[in-house]
Amino acid sequence: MLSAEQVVAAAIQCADSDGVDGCTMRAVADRLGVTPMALYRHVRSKDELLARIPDLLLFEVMEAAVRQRSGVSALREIALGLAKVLMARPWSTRLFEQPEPGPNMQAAAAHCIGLLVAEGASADEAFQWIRAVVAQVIGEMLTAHGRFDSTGVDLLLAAIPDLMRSSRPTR
Amino acid sequence: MLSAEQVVAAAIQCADSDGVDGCTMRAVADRLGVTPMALYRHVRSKDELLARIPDLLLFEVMEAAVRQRSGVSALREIALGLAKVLMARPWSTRLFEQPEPGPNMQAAAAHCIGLLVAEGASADEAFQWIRAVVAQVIGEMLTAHGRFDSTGVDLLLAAIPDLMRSSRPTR
DNA sequence: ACCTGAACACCGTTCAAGT
DNA sequence: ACCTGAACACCGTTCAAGT
Repeated sequence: MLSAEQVVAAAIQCADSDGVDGCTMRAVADRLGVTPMALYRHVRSKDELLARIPDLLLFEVMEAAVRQRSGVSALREIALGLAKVLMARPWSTRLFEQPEPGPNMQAAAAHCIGLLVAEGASADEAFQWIRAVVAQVIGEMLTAHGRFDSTGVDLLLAAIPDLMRSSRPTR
Repeated sequence: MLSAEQVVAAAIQCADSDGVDGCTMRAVADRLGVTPMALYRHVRSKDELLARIPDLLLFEVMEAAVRQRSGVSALREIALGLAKVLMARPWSTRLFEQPEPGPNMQAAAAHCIGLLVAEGASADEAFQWIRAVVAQVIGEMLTAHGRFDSTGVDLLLAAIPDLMRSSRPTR
């Protein structure tokens, strides 16, 4: 008896051993000892299956992020954790293009935004900063083919405290 | 009588009208009034065909970049030009993951690095900054699904002049 | 409800053959 | 040299059928 999460986990294993192109419905089914058609009971299409992978990979990143007590440190944890995930599985980078927004992504973002807002940022600003940092990491990994140069992330993280100060000039 | 560039251009047209998934060897061949096999005379594989698309799309960006006379303005031109290209053809963003480094990309980068070095940066620094800015734009487009928020690019471009000053403290 | 088997309409690519 | 036609080994997915 299969669950959707088992199917996604099997897809991750397939991609780990044969690349994302080797992650076919038939290969995933084989790994589960099941017929390809059985997958369609738990997943609408191959595209949906692939889109569900990112959130599953972010479980530990989310755990680390919600443990932080300041906005910038949560942001840093998200950036470095995501970079670590993408370095461990470079094939997954492209799947973050159209991820199914899942519980892990949402929890990490919500916690980080909450902290930044408590520190004086607007919700819009906080959202933009997360987006910018995540975009930097993904873009960096995508263009660097698996290596990670933290130049861009460092610049962004260094700039944000200043922006925060200037967005609440008096107190 | 076909040329490789014609094949790449036809592939761009296919992707424009049917998305990158509709850009099959058969569809490209049809558009050129030719058999799928004819394409293999000019292109080693479908992957190579797709990898050649980015450089062709960057022709005008390269023209604008080499016209600049300061490193940061060349960098800005690359960032905004690339963003424009990716907004016009969102399907192409993912192809920048493994681009075939072509003449346009190389000319734009070389000009920009030359300017930054003449202004006092090291070649390594200049290279890292270009990479960071390009990564930001691509990551932003990839995660924003076609819209472009310049927050990250603005932060990076604002930070670079300061870095440049500090890397040559005396004169 | 959950899974299977057979089949359909596609792919990218090879290989021998044409001119 | 350049292109074609037929064929191969795959795909994702549908549909009817089993339990």
